[in-house]
Amino acid sequence: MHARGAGAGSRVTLQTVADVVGVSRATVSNAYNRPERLGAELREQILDAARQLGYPGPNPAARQLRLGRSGMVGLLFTEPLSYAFSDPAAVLFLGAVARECETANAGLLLLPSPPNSDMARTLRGAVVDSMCIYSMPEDHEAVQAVMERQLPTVFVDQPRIRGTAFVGVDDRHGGRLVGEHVTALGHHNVGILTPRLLADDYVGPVGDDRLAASTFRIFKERFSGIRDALRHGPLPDVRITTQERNNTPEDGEAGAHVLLDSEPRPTAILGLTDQLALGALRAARARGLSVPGDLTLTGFDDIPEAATSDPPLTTIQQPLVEKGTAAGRLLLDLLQGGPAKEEMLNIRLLVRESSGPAREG
Amino acid sequence: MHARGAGAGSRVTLQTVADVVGVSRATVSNAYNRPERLGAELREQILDAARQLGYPGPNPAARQLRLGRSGMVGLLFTEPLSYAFSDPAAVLFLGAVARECETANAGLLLLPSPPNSDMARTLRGAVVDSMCIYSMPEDHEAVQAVMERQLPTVFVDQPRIRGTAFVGVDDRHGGRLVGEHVTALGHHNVGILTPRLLADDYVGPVGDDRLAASTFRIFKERFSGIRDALRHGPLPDVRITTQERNNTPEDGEAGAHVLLDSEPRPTAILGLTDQLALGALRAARARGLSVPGDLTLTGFDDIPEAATSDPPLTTIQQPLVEKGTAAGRLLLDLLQGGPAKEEMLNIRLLVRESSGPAREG
DNA sequence: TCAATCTAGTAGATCGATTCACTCACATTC
DNA sequence: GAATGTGAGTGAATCGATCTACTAGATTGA
Repeated sequence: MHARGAGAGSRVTLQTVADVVGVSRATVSNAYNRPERLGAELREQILDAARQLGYPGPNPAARQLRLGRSGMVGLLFTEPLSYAFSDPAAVLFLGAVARECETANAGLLLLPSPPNSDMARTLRGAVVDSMCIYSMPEDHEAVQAVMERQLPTVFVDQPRIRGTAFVGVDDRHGGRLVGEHVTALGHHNVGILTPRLLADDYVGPVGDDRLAASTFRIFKERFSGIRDALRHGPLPDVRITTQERNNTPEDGEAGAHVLLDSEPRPTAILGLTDQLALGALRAARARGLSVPGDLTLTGFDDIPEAATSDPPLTTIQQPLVEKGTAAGRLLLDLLQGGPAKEEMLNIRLLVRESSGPAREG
Repeated sequence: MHARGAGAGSRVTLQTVADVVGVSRATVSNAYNRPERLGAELREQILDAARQLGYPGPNPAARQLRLGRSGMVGLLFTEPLSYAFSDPAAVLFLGAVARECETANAGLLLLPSPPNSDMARTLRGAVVDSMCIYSMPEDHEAVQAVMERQLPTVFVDQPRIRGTAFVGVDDRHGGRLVGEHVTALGHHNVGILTPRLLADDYVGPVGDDRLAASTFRIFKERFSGIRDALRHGPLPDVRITTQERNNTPEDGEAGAHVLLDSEPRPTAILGLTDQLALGALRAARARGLSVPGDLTLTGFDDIPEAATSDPPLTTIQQPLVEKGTAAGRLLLDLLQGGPAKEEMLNIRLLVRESSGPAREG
C-alpha cells in the first residue's frame, strides 16, 4: 500500500481523468497536446481534475509507442562513461553536441558502457531517435548492437563505416605534419606515445603487427602519418609504448619514463594525444630535462591545457567544438531524413614552445 | 517506398518474426529476454530469422510501456545544458553521477532547458525512472513540472524542498568561514561577487531586498554567512555586484573591475564561487595589483583550477565529486524504494595564498 | 501402471496514450 | 430554404511488446 498518490488503489491514467470530468479520453489528451481543439474552460476543468487526482501527465512510454519517436539522441562513448567528463577533448565535444541538441529541444542520453555487462541489451532498450558513436574501436560489440537497431547514426572519429554519417579529421595527415616538423628540426631518435591500440590491456613496445591489427583507426592513422614523414628523413629509431587504460597524463608520464630510460635516449617524444604529451612533460620535469632544450615534445588535439602548459605544447589543432557541433547537426539532420554525409574538418600544426632543434651529437 | 528494411512493405515486429519462424510472439520475446526458456537451436533459428528480416530488436517504447520502467535517470540543470560542460564544478559533479549510473547500468538523460521553449512539455515527455535536479532556482517552472510527474527526485544544492531527497552542504556555514577568515586578517572594506540571485538579468549592486528575494538558495546562504561573520567585526562596507549570465571568470572579471573602481577600494574581494574569484584574479592582474599584497581574494567550491591558479586560491572546499556520487546513489536507492534522505556533506576553509593581512590604512 | 513433475511453448489480456474518421449542433451564405 | 461550413467532442483502432496462466507431451517414481 503505497502512501504516494492521492487516493484510488489503481493508477491514474488519462481514462481516470476522463471519467471524473465526464468526457472522453481523447478530449483529455487534447487538453494536454492540442489546447486549441477544445474550449478554454473545459480545458481548465480537465487540468484541474488531473491535478486533483495526482495525474502525472500522459505516460511518456505510451505516448512514444504511439508516436514512434522520443525526441532524444543517444550518445555512446569509448570506455567508461565517467571518463567522458575527465577528458578535456571529450568535454568540449560533448558540450557542443549538447548545445546542438538543446536548440532542437532534444534530450541527450549518455549511454553507459561498463566493461563487464552486456551492452547489447542496454542499447536495445535505449529509447532514442538517433545515435552518436564517439570514438569507439571498430570491433566493439556495441557498434554492432547499434547498427542492428537501424537507427540514424553518426560516427565520430571512429569507427568509419562506408555509407554512414561521419565526422572526423584527416588523422594521417596530422601525423605527417608532426613527423615532418620534428624531422625538420633534426630529430633522428624519436619516441612515440600512443593510447591503447587494441582492446587488450597490453602495455609496452608496439610492433608492426600490433599497429596493423589496431582497431582504433585514429591512432593507427596518426601513427602511420608520423612514420610516413620519418621515412623521408634518415631512418629513425622509433620507440613506442602503448598505454594501458585511459588516455590520461598519468599514463603518459609512465610511458615517457620508459622511453627516456631507453638507450639511446630519444631527443623527441611525440604524443598521439595532448593528454599523453602533457604526461610526458611531467616526466621530463621530474628528471630535470629542459623542454625543448633536452627534449622536444609534441601532442595532438589541442585541448585547452596544451596552450597553458609550461612550455605550451606544439600540437595538431583539431576543432573539437566544431566537431561536436557538426555531429549534433548531422544527428538532427538525419532525423529529418537528411543524407548520411561525411564531414572532414580542418587541422593544422600549431608550433608552440615545446619543440626545438635536436641537440648536436 | 523506403529502401530500408529487407522486404515487406510494413514494419517488422516481433509478430513478423514469429510468423516467419512459425512460433508464437511470446517465444520470440523469450529468445531475446529469457534464453533459458527455450531450446538453443530454436533460439538460434529465431535470431537468425530476425537478422534476416532486419528486425531491430524489441521496440524499446513498447517494452517500457509494458514493463513500467526505463532504466534511465534524468538530469536537469540550471541554465543551458551546454553550460554543464563548461563549468568545472558541474563537470566534476556530472562525472560522478555518470559513474554511479554506470555501475547500475542506467542511462543518464541530460535534459535541455532552453530559455524560451516550454520545458513542461519536454519534461513530461522524458522517459526516465527518476530525476536529479541540480542547482535550479526554486521558482523555476521546470521544478514544478518535475514535481508534478511524481517521480523519485533528488535535489542537489537547490531548491531544497521538505520531504524530498537532497544533497548539499551548509553554504551558510561556508560563508561564515570565509567571512571570519578575512575579518581575522583585518579586512574592513570587503567586496562580494555573486552570481545571479534572481531569474532576471540584472547586473549591479545588491541590496537587502534583492538578497531576501533571491531564489538561489545557496548564494543567498553563502552571502548571509559572510554577513554574519562580518557583523562581529567592525562594521564593514560591503559592496556587491551581481553578474548577469553564467558563473564564469569573464563575468567575475567584469564585476571585479567595478568593485575595484569604487571608493574606497576594497582590500578584499570574496567570490561566491571560484569561477568568479578566478575572474577577479584576472582583473587584479590587469591592474597590476598584487594578490594578496594589494588585494585579498577568496572563492568557494574548490574547483581544480583554484589550486593551480597563481596564486592558488583561498576557498571553501566542498566535495564536488562526492556530491555527484551521493546524488547518484540516492537516485538509485530511490528506485529501489529507498527513503528520501538528506545528505549534508562536509566543507572546510582551505587557506591558500590568495589571502593575506589587510594593508595598513 | 498411474500419478507427479518437468519442459517447451502458446493464447490472450494488458500497459496508456494518440489519432482518424465521424457526429452533432449551430451559424453562414446565396 | 437548401447547401455548406465550422467548432467541439467522441469511438475505436492502433502502436509493439511482456507476462501469467495454461497445455501437450515427455520423463520420472513408487
